[in-house]
Amino acid sequence: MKITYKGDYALKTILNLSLHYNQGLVNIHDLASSSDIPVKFLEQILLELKRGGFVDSKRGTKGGYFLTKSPEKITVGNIVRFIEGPIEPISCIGKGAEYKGCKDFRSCVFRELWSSIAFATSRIIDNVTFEDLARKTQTQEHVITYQI
Amino acid sequence: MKITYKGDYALKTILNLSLHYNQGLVNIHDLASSSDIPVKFLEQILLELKRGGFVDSKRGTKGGYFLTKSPEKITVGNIVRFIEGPIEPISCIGKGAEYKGCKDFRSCVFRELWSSIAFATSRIIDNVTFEDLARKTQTQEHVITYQI
DNA sequence: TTTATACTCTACTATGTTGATAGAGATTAT
DNA sequence: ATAATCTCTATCAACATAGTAGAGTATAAA
Repeated sequence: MKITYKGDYALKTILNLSLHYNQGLVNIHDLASSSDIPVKFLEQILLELKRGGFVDSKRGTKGGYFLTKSPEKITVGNIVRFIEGPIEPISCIGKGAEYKGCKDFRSCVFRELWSSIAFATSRIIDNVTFEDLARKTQTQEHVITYQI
Repeated sequence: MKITYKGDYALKTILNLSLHYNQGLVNIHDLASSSDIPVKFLEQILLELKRGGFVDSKRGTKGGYFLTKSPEKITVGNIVRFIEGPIEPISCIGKGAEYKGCKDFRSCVFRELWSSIAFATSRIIDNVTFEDLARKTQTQEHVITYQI
């Protein structure tokens, strides 16, 4: 698995919206500037996240974006899988497998290894919700405030 | 981390050479055909593995390639890191970090997650040697022989 | 009802990576 | 000598990524 800019931007944006959950809409300019994301690129990402059912939006003046569900119900894994695709390090198993390098994947001794990695990775990203991250962000900001 | 064709070919080739360890040289055509790898592509990979100190070669008639050290001293992690680079899912930390999306990486709540994934992945690939894989390959072939 | 604001959608493009292929050169066993 | 085999550099097509452009649609407020 690899996290691209697109995936990173999506995660940051969902986190940002989590910090404003139940506090009204956030417009794209605020989302973009606070995470340093090109507006027109973020547009596409938000559209995708909307189609994925993670966010919804309202048009017009005072429009903006908002989460469709509570941050505690969205995991990092949900977003990563949706934006980046399956988390396996090489796509050589199952329907839609892209990798064609194995004559007979059943006899591949590496396959088990890639599965282990996929499993371990899943366990990590599927067990962190955006509520966890939001809480952590707020704590960190608090600490920084006191330390400076 | 993502395993490319190049990385997969490198792993298969090292495994192949492990199966012939202490049994003389193996020429590139045998290596290529037994793993279904384009010869000219494998040429470059073997050259790279040679520069990495994993294999050595002998030219001329009856030339070929061979491992420079025992399969038990080479891990999957060694090859993956050498061919694919660092195993982290996103390169945002340390010197040479390619990802420039964070104003201040210290306050990034995702960073810890990526570190966990890198750590878990490392633990898996750094604990499997090519001797393990060679033994497993031989066992599997034995099983298949009896099952068919 | 007009206007400004903000989201929607499709198309396009520059850049880099990947997975090769090509061909000339160097070395060695026979 | 010569055939086999490894060495090295250059080139290339296809694809993915990251971003830009521009026209269209909906809504709040004056």
